[in-house]
Amino acid sequence: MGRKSKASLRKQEILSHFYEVIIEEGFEGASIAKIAKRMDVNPSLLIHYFATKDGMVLGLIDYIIETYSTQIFPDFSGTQDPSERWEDVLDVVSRIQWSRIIDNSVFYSCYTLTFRNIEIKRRFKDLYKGIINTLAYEVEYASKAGVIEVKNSIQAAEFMISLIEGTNYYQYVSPFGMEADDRAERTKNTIRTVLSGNRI
Amino acid sequence: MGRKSKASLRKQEILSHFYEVIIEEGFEGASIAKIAKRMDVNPSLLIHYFATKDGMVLGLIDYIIETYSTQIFPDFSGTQDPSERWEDVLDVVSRIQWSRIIDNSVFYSCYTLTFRNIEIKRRFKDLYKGIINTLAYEVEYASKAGVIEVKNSIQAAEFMISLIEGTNYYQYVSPFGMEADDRAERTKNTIRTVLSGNRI
Amino acid sequence: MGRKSKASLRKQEILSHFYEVIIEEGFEGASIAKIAKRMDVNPSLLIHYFATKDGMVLGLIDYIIETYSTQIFPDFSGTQDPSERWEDVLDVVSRIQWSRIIDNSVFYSCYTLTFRNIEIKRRFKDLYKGIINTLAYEVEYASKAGVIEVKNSIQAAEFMISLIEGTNYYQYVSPFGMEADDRAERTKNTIRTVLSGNRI
Amino acid sequence: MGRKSKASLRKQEILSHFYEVIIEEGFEGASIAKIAKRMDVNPSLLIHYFATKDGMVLGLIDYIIETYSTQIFPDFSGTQDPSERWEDVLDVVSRIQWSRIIDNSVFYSCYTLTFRNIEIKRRFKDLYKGIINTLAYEVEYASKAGVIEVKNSIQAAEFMISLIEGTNYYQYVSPFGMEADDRAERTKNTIRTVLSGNRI
DNA sequence: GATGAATGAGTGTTCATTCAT
DNA sequence: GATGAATGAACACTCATTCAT
Repeated sequence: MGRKSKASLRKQEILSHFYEVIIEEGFEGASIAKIAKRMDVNPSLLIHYFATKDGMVLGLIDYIIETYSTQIFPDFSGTQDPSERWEDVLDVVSRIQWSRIIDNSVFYSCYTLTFRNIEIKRRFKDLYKGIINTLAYEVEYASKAGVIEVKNSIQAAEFMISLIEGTNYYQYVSPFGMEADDRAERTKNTIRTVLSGNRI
Repeated sequence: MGRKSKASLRKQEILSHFYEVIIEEGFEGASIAKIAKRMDVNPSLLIHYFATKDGMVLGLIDYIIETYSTQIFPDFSGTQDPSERWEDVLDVVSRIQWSRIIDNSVFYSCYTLTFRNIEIKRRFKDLYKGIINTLAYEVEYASKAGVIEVKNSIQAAEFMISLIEGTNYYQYVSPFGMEADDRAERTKNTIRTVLSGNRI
Repeated sequence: MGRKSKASLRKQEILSHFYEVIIEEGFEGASIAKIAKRMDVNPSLLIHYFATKDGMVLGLIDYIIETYSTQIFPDFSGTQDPSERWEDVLDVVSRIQWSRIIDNSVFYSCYTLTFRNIEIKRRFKDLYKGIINTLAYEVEYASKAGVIEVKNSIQAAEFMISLIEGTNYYQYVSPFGMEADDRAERTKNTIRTVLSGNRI
Repeated sequence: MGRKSKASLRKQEILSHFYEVIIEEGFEGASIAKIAKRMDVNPSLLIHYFATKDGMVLGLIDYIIETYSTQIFPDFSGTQDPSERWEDVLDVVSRIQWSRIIDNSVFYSCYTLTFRNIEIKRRFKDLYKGIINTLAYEVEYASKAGVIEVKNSIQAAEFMISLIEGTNYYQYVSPFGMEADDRAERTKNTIRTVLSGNRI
């Protein structure tokens, strides 16, 4: 009895349109009306699924974080040789900035919400917890095999994340135009330096 | 020179109230009406001085960047001993995150505008150009005195900025609570490591 | 007779929830969605049973008037002594205000609809026709027995209703706080005075 | 400096249009948009003057109560002869119902708000306090001159108000059509009866 | 220099209702 | 009998802005 629920599909559809509108019009420019128009649907339908706009924003954050955390890292366990595997990690990590699955303007807009919404902050923390854990695991793996020399894998992971996010942040406002590949190479070298000689 | 015009003072007053409202209500929440209310002044007065809200935003960016760039670095030239002087630089730099003169939520909101407004992007680039130059100068100074070993001072400065901005970014979403002093110490050590042995 | 249909039960259930919502949120605040939420049921179900909201309102009026007219008077015929019986009538009548079975805010909201909906007005007239008849009958009964002296029983009944409804109306906006019992006693005395000496 | 304030005129204008719309469309039907349309003015202008709709409603209540309380009674002090003066009072009082300056549907709608808004309730109480005082004064005046015989003038005034309001209430739902003059005559007689022989 | 009147587009949200399932 | 999808009009209210004074 009742009609077949297409809630989760519709929600997903709404969220991805929300995401697109943010890219085109900015976060504050993304109104329910505009999203609905783009979907060729009545605005109240969005309310029907998310009750409030805040709910929609939270849904978007979840969507983004889900996407981000599932796609950021490939499966490194396929590579057996520890040295090769560590190089894979470095490659992926140093290229996060321009392979970012989520549009940077959207991502930073969401990050900004962190300061005013503890629920969103919590979700971001969860995201980075996962990232740190994955990274720390790979550090330990490489360290045990003697590829790198690291005392504290968590601390090493935090250093990596900070450097990468900082590089990403900086590249958009850097006065020096630069090839993405070159910047990635630099980042890799810096990481290699720091994670050698048991410095961390 | 000469004394500031009344108009310029009024503008300054408006901008600082704008700034406060952003802190309390977020960037999107900072409407002309709210700022005017807080100033106990008529909304049209703000328009009178800035013509449009976009103009006001641009004014705010200038205000923020001006504040930021003039207050971020003290005058290092007072310290003669190169080693001491470099330590001063490291101290200041590693503590940027929590000594940030501009509220972080406001700063990141402005940074986000960078993606949609090339004028704002240009100003951010100018800001970082100045920062990079100052830093590169200090790197060179310390390098010449043998305190550190660096080949490319610009590249070194960019590394420092990236790490610091990244650390600042990360600390708000880090799953691990941590003393600001400890984090600063870590950052300093990492910089020392990287800027030794002519690695950069 | 026979057992009530399920539909009729459901309707009753909806109406009583409607009634409750009006008490809590006011007449204008009582939307289909809120009623449905309170019933933990889908809004379209209410439409399914009443077709339109106007229909629901009409149903509520019927429900209220039905309740009101069946419960307002007990069966006076049990008391044989005319003097006692008249006292019973006076007791009941003078206490209508605070024994009102229907919440006063709801009742007055419905009364107000009278001005804009002739169908609702008709039902109110029917309600008062019944009340007047009952009262006139009792007046006549008491009058014949010499307990009171009245020429026109209908007119007497109308006077009673007017005084009682007016007292009820007034008590909510009276600047003088007053015991309900005292007000009832006053009302009774006034009625006794007026319905003596063949004045009406 | 600044523009000439026409706030009080505009507010009055808005209120009287509000009043008209209520008469035509009912209280719940009187939306800001409809009032604005009738005034041929932008809806936000109404908000400009009253900030919220609640504020507008409160303004309307004040307007109605002000109108009501200043126009309900003429100046009786012109008539010297106590007997004539008392007759004047009775005439006015018994005709309140159909000389009501304020439309009854609007008045009852406002009365209904009394149950959900204590501020409005307070204003109604103030209104009736004034009415009671005026009436009690006249009762005392007539009583001292021997025109009527009354012990408690306040109680007498409350009786009069209750009867009149009740008669007004009842006439709209009475099953018996009746000439307004006849009903007024009845009311007068009833009051005369009750306020004689020191019964109250 | 500053105010207040006024606008018009836009906000998120609620409303009663329809219809397919 | 009941649900959930979907609509479209309406709601109160906020927005940046213009203009007369």
